[in-house]
Amino acid sequence: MMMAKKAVVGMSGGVDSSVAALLLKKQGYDVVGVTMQIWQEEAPAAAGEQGGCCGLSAVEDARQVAEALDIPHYVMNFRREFREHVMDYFVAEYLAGRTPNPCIACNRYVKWEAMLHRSLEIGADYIATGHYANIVRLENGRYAIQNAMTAKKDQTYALYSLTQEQLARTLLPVGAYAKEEIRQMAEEAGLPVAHKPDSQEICFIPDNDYAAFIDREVGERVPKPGNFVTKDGEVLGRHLGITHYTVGQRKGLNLAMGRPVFVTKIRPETDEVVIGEGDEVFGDTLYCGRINYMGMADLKEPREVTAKIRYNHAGEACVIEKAGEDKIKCTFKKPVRAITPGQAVVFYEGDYVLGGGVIM
RNA sequence: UGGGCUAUCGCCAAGGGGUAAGGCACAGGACUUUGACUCCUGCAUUCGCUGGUUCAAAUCCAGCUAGCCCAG
Repeated sequence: MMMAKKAVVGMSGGVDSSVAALLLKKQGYDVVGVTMQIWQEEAPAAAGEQGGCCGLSAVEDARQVAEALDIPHYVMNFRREFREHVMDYFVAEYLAGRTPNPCIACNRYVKWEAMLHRSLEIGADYIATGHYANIVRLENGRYAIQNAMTAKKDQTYALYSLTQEQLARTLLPVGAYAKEEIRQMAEEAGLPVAHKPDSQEICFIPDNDYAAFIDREVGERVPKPGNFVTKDGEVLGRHLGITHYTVGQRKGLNLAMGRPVFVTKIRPETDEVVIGEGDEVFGDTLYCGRINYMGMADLKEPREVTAKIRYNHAGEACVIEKAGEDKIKCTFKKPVRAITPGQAVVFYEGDYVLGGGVIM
């Protein structure tokens, strides 16, 4: 008789990861629930009704679900990893004039790297999460994240940076279902979190004022106010400091130009924020670095793919080609809006991820 | 301080006797496991001030105040 495979499920206390645990148990895995302790203060405050992938109520909700499913539940402390790879990275990127995606960093370094290592230490064969995506084995032998076709929520973009080793040990049980079905399963199983709202915003910045968060983090080193300028150098006004802005932004500029204007570029060296017209925020070329190859092992020849330049981007046809050791040039068929340094660009072929990188 | 012009929402700006357009900005909401974008809603009982004419004035008249241009 075979020993059941052991799967550690990252339980956030939300519906998705709760049902993930439920499904794995039904499939015969030896399921262990784990909730990551990441940014919260010691006392799980009462303000947790927000829900979320890492909300304040995470531990308690997850514990209740684990109890309902009759599976063991542990808390793993990843504060150090989260601090370093998510919060510090987030702040450093903004200070450098870029716009980070903390969820991607969290997935890569905390949810997978840290949680997988520690799960393996306690004898797990797999880790699992509640992401809406599938993992496929391609003909070339490589693992790739595949869009969950039946799901309204596709989360492949946020998972592009997972390595082959991580993918080989990952299970994404909810990827085979639609969100509505997941909620229904939670309901039928009597899970207390069946109607918990979806998470949103940045989990470690509950008030959503990320600029104020950066101010608190860096204190004196906070970027000073500077000038809004046109691409020709004309000064249009003063801004609050480069950390308050991102490429493509319109609101909050306090610039009454008579027509909508947008941020087209951020210059950390001079603390300038460049302002342009609506059409100036479109571009057809980008370079990216920090490449992760997923569905493709490398990029020898130029290749026609679909690229997404942000979460919720429909994707645009483009040609990618190597432009250096860790550098890919991406040329779009049609201009895309707001190519933003610091954001991830993810390459797709069909419905699976070939790889991706960080926009330079 | 001689002559001319202009004063309408935070910015720009319609309206020229019949009871305050619009754009931008701003605020709130929707959307969203990142930042953005987008969408929806709201936003001058009042037209530099004071009087006058009129059933009725931001709109006509007078004076005042402020700013701009030309002359000196």
